[in-house]
Amino acid sequence: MPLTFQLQNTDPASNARAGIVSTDHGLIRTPIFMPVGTAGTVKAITQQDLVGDVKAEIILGNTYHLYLRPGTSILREAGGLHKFNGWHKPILTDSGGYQVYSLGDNRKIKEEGVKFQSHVDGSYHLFSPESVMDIQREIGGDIVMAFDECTPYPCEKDYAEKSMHMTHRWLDRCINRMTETEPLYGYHQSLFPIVQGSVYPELRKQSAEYIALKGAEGNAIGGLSVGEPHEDMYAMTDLVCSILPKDKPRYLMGVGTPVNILESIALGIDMFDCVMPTRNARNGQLFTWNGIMNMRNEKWKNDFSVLDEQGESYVDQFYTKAYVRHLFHAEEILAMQIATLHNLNFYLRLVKKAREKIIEGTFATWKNEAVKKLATRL
RNA sequence: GGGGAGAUAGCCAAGUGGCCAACGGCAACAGACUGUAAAUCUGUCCUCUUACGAGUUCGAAGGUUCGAAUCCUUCUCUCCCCA
Repeated sequence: MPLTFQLQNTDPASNARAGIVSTDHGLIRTPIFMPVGTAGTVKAITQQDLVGDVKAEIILGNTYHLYLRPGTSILREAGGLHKFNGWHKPILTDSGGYQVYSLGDNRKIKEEGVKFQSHVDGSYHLFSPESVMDIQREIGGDIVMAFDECTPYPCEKDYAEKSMHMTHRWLDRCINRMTETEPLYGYHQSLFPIVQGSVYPELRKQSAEYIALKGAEGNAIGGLSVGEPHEDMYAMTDLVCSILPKDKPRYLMGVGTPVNILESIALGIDMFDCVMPTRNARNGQLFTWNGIMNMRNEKWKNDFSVLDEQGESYVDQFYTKAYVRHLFHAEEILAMQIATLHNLNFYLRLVKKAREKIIEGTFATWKNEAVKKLATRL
């Protein structure tokens, strides 16, 4: 069944919306945060905790990484990523467009596609819009992303414009390939196109209009949160949201901090993903309603209060700050497991609360209060 | 009792006349992290100072020298081998 989006309510004082995305692997209540599971795993936690404690509704996988390891033949043999990793709710796969950006030294971009040098064994691989769609068929994500170039920041306007047009041409090739091919595992796969255009309003407008015309089941905004000032990120998001169709989910790729997420929800974003809660957790940083804690800091050394008084994860009430600090200093694996569980649980509670407030119609005022504390350094 | 080696900043450790406030590593302290080449990376780390810079260091005391962690003398301590 094609993906559907049911809009439930729009906040009266902002552009925030609450809705329900429906896929063949179940419902996603928006706004939603999607934990990143690049290599087929959300690092440091089990699928059981992802379902039971975090209550994630959809996770990501990555085309480039999964293609290199374990490789598509294994994924096909397994019957797709859901069966391979035991995650039976929706999966979204990123196309490798971000690796075009992040693996800057190991790739060459041409009209045909991108030649990557594998970070695993040094071998060369050409990723084209067509091959990336084929790989995503083999991975079997419910939502598959168009192959794009995520431009860096700063980025010359001239380059951003050329890149944007190439991303648009690549999008058409992605759409054609998806049209020509069938899902391999018996359920529908939705292609989301990606708006580019760096921090240039004219380009963003042009790109959003181009993407909007495609009538995709959902639309994404890429090329942000790559180092540009927050006001640019919000301005571009706001502009693009005003152009993208209202009756389709909008996905802001790679964002972000708790504050970024609430502010972007206010602009009309429905879906988010970011490595921040998982990566920063492994590096000792915990996000809470009262602010941010670096668990390695000396101040927690003999603080035997629970990890997060307001936290809803089982780790929040079970472990103490002093103990978690000890685990980080001792480089114990449990430290990363606890921190990841905490952060993902917090991110999911954050968007859940936002959703409740949107449905109540009180999102904007609540958000303005919440944002004051979220970035505090504890 | 005899012979040998050594004492360097919180720890380990390099340095053996000027380029030394002293390589490295660890620990400690702080920071970064936004579609994951990340259980990673960066900074600080004798004292005072935001910094410039100043002051005091290389077991202790004395000496040689324009100049000493580095050379000499004595002392203290540690380790190893033989009896």
